[in-house]
Amino acid sequence: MEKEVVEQDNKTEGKDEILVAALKLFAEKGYFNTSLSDIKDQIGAKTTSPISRHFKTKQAIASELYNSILDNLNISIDDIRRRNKKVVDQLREIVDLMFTLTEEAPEIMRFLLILNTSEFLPEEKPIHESKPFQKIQRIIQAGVKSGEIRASEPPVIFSQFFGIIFQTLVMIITGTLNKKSDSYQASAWVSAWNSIAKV
Amino acid sequence: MEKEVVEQDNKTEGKDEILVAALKLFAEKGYFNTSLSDIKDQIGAKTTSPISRHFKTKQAIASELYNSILDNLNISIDDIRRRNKKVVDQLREIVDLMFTLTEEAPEIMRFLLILNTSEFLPEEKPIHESKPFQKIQRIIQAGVKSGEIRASEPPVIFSQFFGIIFQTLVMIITGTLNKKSDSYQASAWVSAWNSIAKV
DNA sequence: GTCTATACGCCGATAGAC
DNA sequence: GTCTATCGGCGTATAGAC
Repeated sequence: MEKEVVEQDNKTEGKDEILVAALKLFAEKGYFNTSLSDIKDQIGAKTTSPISRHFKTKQAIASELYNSILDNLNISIDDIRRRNKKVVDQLREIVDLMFTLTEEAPEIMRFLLILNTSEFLPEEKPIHESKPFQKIQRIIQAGVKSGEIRASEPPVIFSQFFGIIFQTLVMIITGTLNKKSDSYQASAWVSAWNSIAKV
Repeated sequence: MEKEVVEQDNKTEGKDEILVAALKLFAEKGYFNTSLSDIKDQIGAKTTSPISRHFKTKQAIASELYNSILDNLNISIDDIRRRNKKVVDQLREIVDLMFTLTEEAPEIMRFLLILNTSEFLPEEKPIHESKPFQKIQRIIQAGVKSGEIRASEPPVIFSQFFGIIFQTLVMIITGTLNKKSDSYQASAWVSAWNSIAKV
């Protein structure tokens, strides 16, 4: 059946393996503190050639990573909107998704929330202008219109709601809040929602 | 009276001039995208020698900048605590200070809120463990004890209160919220305080 | 105390052999 | 498709002259 138990199950599959390794290192040490040589070590290669085969530049790795993360987020949000009618339920599921990601794939949330992506990806849209976050803005607009959320400029609503959520997640990621992330999700949600809900 | 009107009033004074120039560039482009040569250009020197005279390494510049900013913040917070008895007034003045800084010295707030300082200053304490922010935590504790703030873990309170404030400031700095920062201060304060105030 | 010149290392990137 | 070798470039840091 198996064709030799290789050292590890490191063989994700060429390109993906590189992306996973890079994500891990970028999240740990930052983009600029990570060299192609570090990535090469991480995937257990002897040289950086396998990397150069798939990516022209180091930036291209970060770029593909960034867009891939945002794409997945975008898909998830579409799914959430499809499955939930009320704005309150949509936002609750989005928050749930982010807490889940923070626990199960903290590198992704580190990349999004802690790294300053515009510093090494200057030509990419900043996170707040990306598709998934524009969709969130639209959800908020819908909530204002339907009366679920109190009237105010959507970016202001956004800053209040996601200010609480993101800051909570950042403090979980950095270890300032050191219990399991579930412990904080409920209170963060209540507080965030109450800060924008009508009456 | 004056001893020659020099090109500009660039002559802040050697070391300070370097720090001001570095702060500006770090805030604009990030630490890693700023070379000593950039700083040299900014202060109008021909070589990096004047810089090396005052600082052994580029990191030392960032470090002194970081500690100087936190020291000043720390002093301001001491002053605020001295002048205000009630916790609500102390927090309101701290928020006021941060909005004022965002308007009058956005580089400082960029440095604190947007740059990932631990990426280039790994041996410095992260911001949330710095003296001024520890003092803020103590203010929160006092508020919980006095009954002004609802009972909960201080870091949770912190994440909710400053989550809103910081996110608002970040969106002002990055231009997502594009009116004058005063326009947003009031609503951010109300929302942040309500999210933690008792009843 | 500022400029000249230089040294050093590291990293990113490429071309060519196996 | 991976390894060898190398190239150029940049950024930091230093030593020495004015």
